Amino acid sequence: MAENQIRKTAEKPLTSAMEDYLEAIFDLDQDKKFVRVRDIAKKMAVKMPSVTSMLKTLNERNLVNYEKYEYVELTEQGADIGREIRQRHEVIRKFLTEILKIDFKTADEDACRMEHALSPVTLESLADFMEFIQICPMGGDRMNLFEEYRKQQAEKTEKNH
Amino acid sequence: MAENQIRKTAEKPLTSAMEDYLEAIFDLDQDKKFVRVRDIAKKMAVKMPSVTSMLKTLNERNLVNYEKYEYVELTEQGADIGREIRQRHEVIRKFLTEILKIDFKTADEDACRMEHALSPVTLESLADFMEFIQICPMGGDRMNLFEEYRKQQAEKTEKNH
DNA sequence: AAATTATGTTAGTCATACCTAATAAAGGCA
DNA sequence: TGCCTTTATTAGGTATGACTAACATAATTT
Repeated sequence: MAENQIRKTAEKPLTSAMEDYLEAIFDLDQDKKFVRVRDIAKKMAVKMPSVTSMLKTLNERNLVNYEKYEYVELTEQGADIGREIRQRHEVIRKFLTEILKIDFKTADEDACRMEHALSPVTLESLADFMEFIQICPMGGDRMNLFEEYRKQQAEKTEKNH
Repeated sequence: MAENQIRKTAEKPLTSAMEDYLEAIFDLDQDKKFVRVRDIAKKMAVKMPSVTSMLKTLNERNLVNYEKYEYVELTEQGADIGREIRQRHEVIRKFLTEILKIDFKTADEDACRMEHALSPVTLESLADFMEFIQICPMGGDRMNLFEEYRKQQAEKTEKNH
């Protein structure tokens, strides 16, 4: 069962932009029945021609099935990548909100950039860390201490203003 | 004392590439007496013409003092930014090596990408977190537990291969 | 000082990824 | 059915940041 032959064929690596599009399409695919250019454009905060253009690229790379004026579908390979990026995003955001206490919006935006920056080993370690924390939590006390510490820091920063 | 007027003048934001160059120049400036195109090129793993071209851009933005065939100098503003990026880099790398137990080389590479991805609040929180850990360490036991957990995970991953 | 080597610059390309304006196709409604 | 709106595509342009090849200057050596 050679099931991890999936992403091997010595392809050029994906750009961050390509990964972002695949993630967006993967997300939309779960919410809505059909994925269209309009929706992708909205989600990515770009104009439609940018989407069309990227879809051509992704189509050539067999990551989406795309034909003019038709709904967009991820190929199996494309879905695998979209899902992976999605998971990265979630692990990172969880870390940012739960450990570093960053507000959701900022955490989400940061995660969106960080998901392309972490090497696989780092991502894996972060995922383990988050799992570990869940199983064996830092304990209420401990995190409260960190929160207090943060507040003190914030006050100091105020003064330096 | 209006000392934080420094970066305000409604400038276009810097690109990641610009930040990287400023950081590299800042570093070189500390090691060596003079910073030259050659050194920057080596450090950034690009060819010299790319450096020349970027120096022109940075010069126009008053981040370096640059004249043809002469040594490169950071302006005060440029040095501030270079230093800041450097500090970001170090905080992130420290987190990656000390908390997530990533090897130095990988951590350094990841930090290099992450330093552009974290919002100021996130960076600050991460810095606080690292300081906090130092003052009030997770305790030998705790980190050992995480390390063991990691090993177990690694074994699981092996099997899935 | 002249020749050689090392360093730096210019000119011209390429790839990525965005944009606007103009055009085309699809879908809904009178 | 034909018009009108929405959605999508094409054409063509911009900015960034890399590259190679060719040329220019600076520095070192003989």
